Amino acid sequence: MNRALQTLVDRGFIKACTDWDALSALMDKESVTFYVGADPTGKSLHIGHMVPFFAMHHLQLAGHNPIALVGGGTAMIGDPSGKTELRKMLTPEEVASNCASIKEQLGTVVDFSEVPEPGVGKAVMLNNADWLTNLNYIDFLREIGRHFSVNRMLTFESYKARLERGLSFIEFNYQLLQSYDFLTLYRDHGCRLQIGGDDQWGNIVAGIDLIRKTESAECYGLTFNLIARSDGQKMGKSEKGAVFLDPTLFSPYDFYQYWRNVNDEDAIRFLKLFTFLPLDEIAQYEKEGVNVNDAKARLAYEQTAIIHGVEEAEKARTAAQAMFGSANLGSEGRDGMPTLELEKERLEAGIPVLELFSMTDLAATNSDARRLVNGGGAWIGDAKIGDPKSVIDLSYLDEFGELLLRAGKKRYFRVVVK
RNA sequence: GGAGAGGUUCCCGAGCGGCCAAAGGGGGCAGACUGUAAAUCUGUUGGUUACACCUUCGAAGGUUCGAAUCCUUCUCUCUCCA
Repeated sequence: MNRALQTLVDRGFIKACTDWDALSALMDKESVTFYVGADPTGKSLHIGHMVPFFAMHHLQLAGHNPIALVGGGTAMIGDPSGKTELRKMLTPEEVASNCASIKEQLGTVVDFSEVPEPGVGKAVMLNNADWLTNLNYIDFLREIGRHFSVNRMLTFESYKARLERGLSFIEFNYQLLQSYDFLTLYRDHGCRLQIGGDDQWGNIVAGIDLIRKTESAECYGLTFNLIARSDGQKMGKSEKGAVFLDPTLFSPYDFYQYWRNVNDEDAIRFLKLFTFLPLDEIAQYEKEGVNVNDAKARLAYEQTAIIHGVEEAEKARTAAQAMFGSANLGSEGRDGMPTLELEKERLEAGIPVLELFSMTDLAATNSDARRLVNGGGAWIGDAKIGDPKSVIDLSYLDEFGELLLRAGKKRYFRVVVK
């Protein structure tokens, strides 16, 4: 099998391919242009969206040319695949602004530079709004719509599920538009391969069929396993909500912690999928007697470095080591921690604990803080706060002149007095 | 267009005149146990100047001493028929 293809198989990406032999042969022969679609439904991607783009990274390194297609046009519609409800429609302005931030985020794993390194594929980003928004309805039906059989579409799992609950006509069109995307990319950019999540299988196959009918050309599809955590939780969801890539929505420290806390069974699998470490290096962590926690720490570091940069990864790691390791909470460990600044006068006058905690992310409201204190989970430095009426003043400052608030064992917040 | 069913707290889902800030489950948070894991057990889960008060049961009115519960209008969703 083709080397690049084999890499994806070995790292655990692949679920299915429309034609292994033909695709492998094609990739051996030439640089293949391929694409992945991303829907700009939010202002930030979360890690669950990233799987196809990590795969894109590997293929790009092998010399194939990625197209990251932002669905500025299709986002106006909504894909019924995998959804149980009609998703809300976005305004054109929202879509445009989302597209811009998504491009930036994808830059962390895909190299969009004008002149890539020798041997590395050339990547571009396109937006299907460019060809979808001005489509003429009648022309579209005559050229594209006639190739689609409703009977066939209804047999697709993604539509079947929705028929139970109701499926609007607008969503029913999604497959046609995505197929048209593939056709357009084939015509204008010579794109031969579409990759995507397993939920996209139906849409990808439909696109391949359309190209075969209209252009008499053979294109290919490759789908990835939907990555789920071993506890059944959806990837990218955490108690804090979705694990967004945008540091203002999900801090690099929390991001690091998310990976540091994955289940034992997921550690190796995720190292293969979500880092660029060579497989033989990952294999070291699978050996007998190796502490799983080392693998998790490596995973957290590598993943944070990819998304947020080496500097943030270092900070998050140092902070984590300081807090959970044997080392005392040195000042250098605190940089990566979420921080709040507080005027010295306010502390001098004394602040009720509940108010102090609710000012941080540790508690949402005073009531929330009260529950935390009553439950015995509220700490300042080494002192457990057991009385909700406690007032915090200068005497609580530690040797660094700061307050280190803690909720439970894992959630820290640093208060700097100025 | 016609007939019916329904919109309850983060989610699912009970409640159908006062004992309802609203059962139960899920999820979340905290405690115990641990390895910053999983599983398990316990507590907690609208807000506040907290043994009380305030705001919540699709929206707006109304009936009642008293409404998530009854009436009216509006709105949205689903099912069946055309």
